[in-house]
Amino acid sequence: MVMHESPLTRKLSAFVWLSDVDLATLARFYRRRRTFAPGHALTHEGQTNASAFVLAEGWACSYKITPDGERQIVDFQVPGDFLGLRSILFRTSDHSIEALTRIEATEVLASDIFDAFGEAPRLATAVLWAASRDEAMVVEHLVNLGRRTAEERTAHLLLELGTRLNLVGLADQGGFDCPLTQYHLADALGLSAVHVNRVLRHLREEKLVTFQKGRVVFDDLDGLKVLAGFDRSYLDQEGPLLR
Amino acid sequence: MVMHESPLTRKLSAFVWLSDVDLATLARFYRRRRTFAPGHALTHEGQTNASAFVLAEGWACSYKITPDGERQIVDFQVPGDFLGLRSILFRTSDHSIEALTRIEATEVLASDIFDAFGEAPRLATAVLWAASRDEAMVVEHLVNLGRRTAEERTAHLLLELGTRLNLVGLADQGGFDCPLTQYHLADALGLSAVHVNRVLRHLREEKLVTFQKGRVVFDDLDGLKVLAGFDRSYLDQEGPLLR
DNA sequence: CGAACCTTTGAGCGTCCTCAACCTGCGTGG
DNA sequence: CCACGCAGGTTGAGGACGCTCAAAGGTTCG
Repeated sequence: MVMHESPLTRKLSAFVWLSDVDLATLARFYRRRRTFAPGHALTHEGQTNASAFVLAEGWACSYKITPDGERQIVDFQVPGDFLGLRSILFRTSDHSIEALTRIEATEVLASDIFDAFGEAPRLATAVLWAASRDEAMVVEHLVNLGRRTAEERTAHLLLELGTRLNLVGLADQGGFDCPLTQYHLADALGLSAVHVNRVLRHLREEKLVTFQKGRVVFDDLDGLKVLAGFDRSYLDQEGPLLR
Repeated sequence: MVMHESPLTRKLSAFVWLSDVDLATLARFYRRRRTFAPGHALTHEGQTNASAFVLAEGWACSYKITPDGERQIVDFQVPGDFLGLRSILFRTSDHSIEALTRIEATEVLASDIFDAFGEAPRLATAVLWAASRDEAMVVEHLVNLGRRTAEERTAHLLLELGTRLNLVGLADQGGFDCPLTQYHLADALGLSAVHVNRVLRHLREEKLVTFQKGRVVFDDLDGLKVLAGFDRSYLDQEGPLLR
């Protein structure tokens, strides 16, 4: 049965094998495909009853602002990722989400999720798995900030993005197109933009990675992995869990 | 109906109002209450088919080790918290969990969770909510490491612990008993133990908090909150969501 | 009473920050 | 078509924050 596959279906069936009933339940959702311009705020901290999305095209990021106005980017989202899954269950969202490029996304209402749980319990497992994987990425970012130097951190982030994009066919061994600015990297890595610039220069001089003009090129992928201490296992989905 | 309430029941009904069917389903689990000694590793990175626990007594922590041997503590767990919920769905656990004190916990098998989803869909919502709240804490820790100074960070962690313990009746405005060493704080805060010591001294001299001999005393709770930029909303559960 | 663990303090240093300036490419409007 | 504004990138200089190394005091427990 190769009917039109939505991003949500693709996302969840990577985790759990879905029956026809599961698929039919899912098919009733994702009718709401929407487009947003770069810079558009899909969700902002404190917003009530935010809905979630599955990103089909483009890049987004989620972030929090501290009381003294500093921004910490929690994660970047690329096609296939959930946007705002975490706050779908909160009365008020604890973070903001912003489109970095023009994006296309299908909306998922909280009620869609609850209804699906009632009708197709496997979907509950799949959604919990998706949430767990998102959390695993945040945890790895925490390790990055807490226990790695600026260079290791930067290398690690670029490797993570490359790996994640590779899983959805948007990157290869050579590199990937990347719409991020050095300010974005700085806010994700807990560094200043000036220092990010110096780190990128050094990584380039060491012939490890080159990030210029919207493209990341892996000059020495293995060397970069060693430098970053990169272990991709936290990103792996390893095929469906439940048969 | 005041039957014997398990930690798991208490945990989940804080999130979602549970029917008798839900409660009965839950009651079939949590038969396995277990005790572990301080230092016992409940889960280690790479372990397969780890089970989860709900902590009833004592303190634990979850952490990851980088390839070059540095430890980053992701979160501390106090009574009422899940242990290892995230990796219950992964074939191999992405983090380690260790008892910091003697602990008591009830085991929750992955199959318990899946079965419960089938029989009582509300439980799926409750578990997803619990996972989301855990993630919200990790996210706040990320902000802490990325965008706060050593003093703000330390203050923020102590305030978070105080607030969480207060929710389960183990802390008041004055402070709480705390089994952590300065090494634990250092590994959670991305600092060296030496620097943690200096920061604690300074916070004590400024008459904001005192952390000595296993007890945290809030000398100036409001002042501390201002310093840390502490906003407890990411911790609030705001009562049951679904009726 | 020794050993292990934790805390405390000092000295010197390196990473990363802030401030500041200048450059580039690009879109807009006169 | 050029002038301008603006966002992003680049580089330098100086300084602060937090690190490492080192040593000594305190507690607890066998």
